[in-house]
Order: sequence, then C-alpha cells, then structure tokens
Amino acid sequence: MSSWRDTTCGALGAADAGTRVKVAGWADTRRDHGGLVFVDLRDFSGKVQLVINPERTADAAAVAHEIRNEFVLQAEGEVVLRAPDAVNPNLPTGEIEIQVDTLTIVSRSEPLPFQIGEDVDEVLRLKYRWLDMRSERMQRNLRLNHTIISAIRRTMDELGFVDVWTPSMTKGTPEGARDFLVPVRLQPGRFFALAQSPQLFKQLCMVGGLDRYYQIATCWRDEDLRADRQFEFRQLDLEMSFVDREDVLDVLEASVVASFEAVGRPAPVRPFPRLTYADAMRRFGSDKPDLRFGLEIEDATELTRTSELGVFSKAPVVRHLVVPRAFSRAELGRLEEIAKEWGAKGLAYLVNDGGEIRSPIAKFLSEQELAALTPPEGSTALFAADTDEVVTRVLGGLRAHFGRELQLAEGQPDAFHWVIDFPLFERDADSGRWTFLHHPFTAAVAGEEERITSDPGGVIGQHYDLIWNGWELGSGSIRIHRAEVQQAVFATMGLGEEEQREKFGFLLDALRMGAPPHGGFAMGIDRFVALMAGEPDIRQVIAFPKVSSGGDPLTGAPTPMPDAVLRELGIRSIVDPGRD
RNA sequence: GGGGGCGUAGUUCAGCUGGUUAGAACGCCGGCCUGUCACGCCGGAGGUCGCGGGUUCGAGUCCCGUCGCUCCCGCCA
Repeated sequence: MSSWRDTTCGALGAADAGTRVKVAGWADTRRDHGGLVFVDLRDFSGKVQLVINPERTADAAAVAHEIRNEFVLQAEGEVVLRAPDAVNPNLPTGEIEIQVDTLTIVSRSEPLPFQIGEDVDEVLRLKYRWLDMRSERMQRNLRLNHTIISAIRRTMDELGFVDVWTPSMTKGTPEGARDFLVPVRLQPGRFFALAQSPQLFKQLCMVGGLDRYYQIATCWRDEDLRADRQFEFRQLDLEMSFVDREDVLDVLEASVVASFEAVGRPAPVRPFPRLTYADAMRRFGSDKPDLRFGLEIEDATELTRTSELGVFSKAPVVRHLVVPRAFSRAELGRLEEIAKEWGAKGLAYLVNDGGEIRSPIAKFLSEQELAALTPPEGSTALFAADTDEVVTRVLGGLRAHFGRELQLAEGQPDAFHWVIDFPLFERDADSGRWTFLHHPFTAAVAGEEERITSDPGGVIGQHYDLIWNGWELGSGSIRIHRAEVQQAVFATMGLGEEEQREKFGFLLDALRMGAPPHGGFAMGIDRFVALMAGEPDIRQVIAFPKVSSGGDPLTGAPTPMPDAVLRELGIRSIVDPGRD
C-alpha cells in the first residue's frame, strides 16, 4: 500500500465502520459551516464525505477552511456510521463518513475555467481536457472504451488470432482517402504516408501463413471531420485464411456479443440479420439504414404507369414513403426543400387529415389509384418520381430525416444487421470511370470473375458492412487471392500494367507466390464505443480528440514549422500560415 | 468547396418592434454559521456583447464582411 492512501473513496461502506483509513483525492465540494467542515472527497472510484470537527482536531480544522474546489487532499481518520437521519441515499457511500483527524493539502487549484461535469462549450472542455476527464461522463466513457477493447482482445485470443504490429509509416495510396504525409530527413523530398488502414499488410500476413491476424490498429485519414470521424481513429482490424464470408461474420458477431457482455448489457441475438445491398437500397434508400424503425419505401411504379399525371407515368420509377403524420402545408414546403437538396425536382404528396385528403395531385389520379395510394388517417404519403438512383436517394434521405425528426428510433431495441452482396464497381460520377465501392482487393462472388472485365457494373462483390442503429461500424470482404483477378480489377479501374506494378507490385508478387484464400474486416472502435456509451459523437470517447476544423485546442497543434526545419526535409512552404 | 446553426461576465444563459448605467444563476472574493451533502445567510468584484466595417440622433439588437465552434452535403479505397 502506498504512503498516500490505503483505500479508495468509493470502496468504503457500512462494513468498514470502526476502521481507520487513509484516503486521497480531489475536493469535489466543500461545505464550510464555520465550525464543522464537510468535504466530499472524490477519486476515480467515487466519493466519500469527510467530516472535520474542530473539537476533535484543531489542526485539521484550520487546514479545512483553506480548502477550495479541486484541491488534492489526503485525509486520515475513522470510518463511522452516520446517524440514521444523516444518511445520504444519493451517495453510494452515504451510510458512512470519515471523521478526520489528519488533513493535508497535497496540491492546490486555481479557480477552474468551468465546473467539472457542467455542460459547457466543447472547445473549452478540450482545451482543459484534464479537468473534463475528472467528470463522471468522461471517466465512464474512457473506462468503457477500455472494457470493450479488453473484451475484444480476449475474444480474438480465444479464437486463435495473432496480434501483429504493422507499420504506421507506409506507402501513399493514390486512391481512397487523402494521406497524411511524413517527410524524411534522410531522404529529402520523399514522403511516407500514415497508414489509412493496415489493409495490404494484413493480406501479406495471410500470404505469410499467419492464418489469423488481428490488431487494434490506429488509422489516419486526412479528410473532413464529422461527429463519427476523426483524423486518427482505431479499428479492430482482422484477417483470416481459408474462410468464407460466414466465418468472418461469425468472428465479428462474437466480438460484438462479448463487448455487450463485458459492459453488462443484453447482447444482440446471433446471427445478426442479413440484408442485401439491393434490398437495403430499395426498401430503405440507404446502404446503412437504421432498422430500429420501419418506414419502408413502397413502390408505386406499376400502379401509376397509366396515370394521367405525366411526372408519374413518364418517370422510370415512382415510389413513396408513408409517414405517420398529417403534415401542414408549411411543413410540406420544408420537406420539399429537403427533397430538393437530395436531388428531387419536386415532392408530390397525399395527406390524409382526419379522412380529408389534401393533395395537389389527387385530381389527376383515378379512383383506383387514389384508393391504393391514400395513406391511413393521420398520415402522409410522399412521392418521388425519377430514376431509380434519384428516387432512392431522395426517399432514403427523407426516411433518415424522419427518423431523427419524429424520433422514430426512440426507445426501440438496438438493431444490428449485415449488409451483404454489394456491387463490386460503380461509375464515378465525375470521370465516368469504374471505381470500387469498397476497395480494389475485394473478391467477386464465385464464378463472376469473368465479368470483372466484360460487365463490371453487374458484378456482385463479397463485401459486407456491419450496421448498428444506422451507423456503419465497419466493413470487410473476402479478398482476391489470385494475381490475374487482381490485375483484372486494376485494369477495369483504368490502371495500366506499369502503374499496377509501381503502386501494387509487392501485392501482385505476393499473390503469385502461394496466396491462400482469405478475408477480413475492420470495425471502428470509437464508433462502437460511442454508440455503446450513448454519446452523439466519437470525441466523447476519445481522450484527446481534434475539433471539426482539425485542430487540437489543448496543444494548439497543428503549428507552423521554421523554414530551417523544412529545408532539412526538402520542403518549402508556399503559404503563410500566420504565426501566433 | 457548398449549405444551416451558434458566438453577451470565469461558466450556462436572458436581453422584446434599435432607446437611460447590459441582467440572472452558478463559480470567484470577504464576513457569519457545529450535521451539511447543489449547505445556508449577508456583502463584493467581475463585460472591448467574437472581431472589423456600415446604416442610424442612437446598435448587444439591423446590414455587410471576417474569425471561431458545430451539424450536414461533397469527401471518407
């Protein structure tokens, strides 16, 4: 036991009454009655009330009057049962208190810029993160983060995965996210890139015969930050040899369930439901729908084929969403704006307001059409008529909007599911080129390899996403393990032989020298923990996150570098970053 | 790169259609207080209304710009 304490604040209870203890921690609140002084002493484990009575010890009483919030204190005394009418039922240690006879101020504190636990501007919290961390919220979140990572590591260990460290500094990838670059003094003018993911290294581990690799891997991406995105984040990264899709999904489900059990929460039922990409898009307008609520997109294309309404009869696709609410004219105007932001030209509607139909299109609809399309009383049918792509995007956007706005997910049980059978390629809107949906190392479903060249758009990939309540937790795939197939994918993306060699030569070499079939997954730990904690963003579960403009309010990073430093690296800045 | 929101004591906020000296609560400082637990009571200090410009007799309030934060779209293999 250390010289500072022989127990922790939160550990004390009625059973300890009569014992002498030494405790240390922060002054959470002090209640100075002039004579008697009460101090709630707080450490990581909880709080306990100190009582300093001048009749018992004049020395300690003198010290007690000096105490201010967040002073670090050490106290020695006797644990005593409180009188029945003095018990505090709101405090876990409320049955007892410590009658102090020795009190030391270990460390003083200036007045704080905000009160701990207070709901203040986040930049302020981040600037003084060491104070913010003392709050119950951050203590809980950071410990939850640890508990979940421990559970995942245990699971990986039990399943025979080997933790392998892969380099953070690696080769820049031309495709995908922007790289963070690292200049090298020994080779001026050349750059490493911080790994966006250990993707290729873990595949090489499979070629190397490790069979099952995993890592809680830090990844870096120089893209705009969001509630669920930071420059650097951690993922459960894993790869397995001689497996099929279901083997990989099984491991992820085991990790998720183990995490729930570790935090004492009812775990989702295995196996998690599977939803194909096509179904997800068609029914929910999203490849990561929140399935805590229904609000499915319904088709009306056939029904309106012969409609007098040109926008319906001429559109390739007509679909609608039945929202359980009779919207006002003003609300519908707002909704049309939202629909337009998603690419709609307009938003037709049928409102059933207590049996009365309000709709600008009703007069163009036949009796049968009207009967089929009129929503139940007190609800609104919203129509999108356009190409499949636009209709999907618009109604998917509206569905997500209503989910938030009408709080449809409120109080619903957690919804985990897989989205499977993604297309391998899609057309890039700008260049018109074929580009991958997941990454270029994803295998096509068995027997479709020929079509990678002949019909890229029709190839289904062995790619899968794990979704929790509409958040993409992660994704994975069965990878290509044959060099000629990998080259066909590169070729479809428009990479010539030479470029393939230059960028991915080491991978192609590996695939030519006995690569086993393999597949894997990457799950965002921070997202997972944030959802587990019920937090609205991942900053709340990361010890020292960046704000959305990409800076760190605590250290002030990033900062400009002196020209001399840059010169040594072979770099010259062309911007004036404004030194401060 | 684009769109929305926010910016007033240390903190969280109020401040009406522009109108005296910009308020409250918490925190802070001083005093009193022996059973409080968000202790209580009395007193006090504390403001470049983010910044710059404009309109006006007069701007925290209206307009323009700018900075910061934030959410969303783009982007995120």
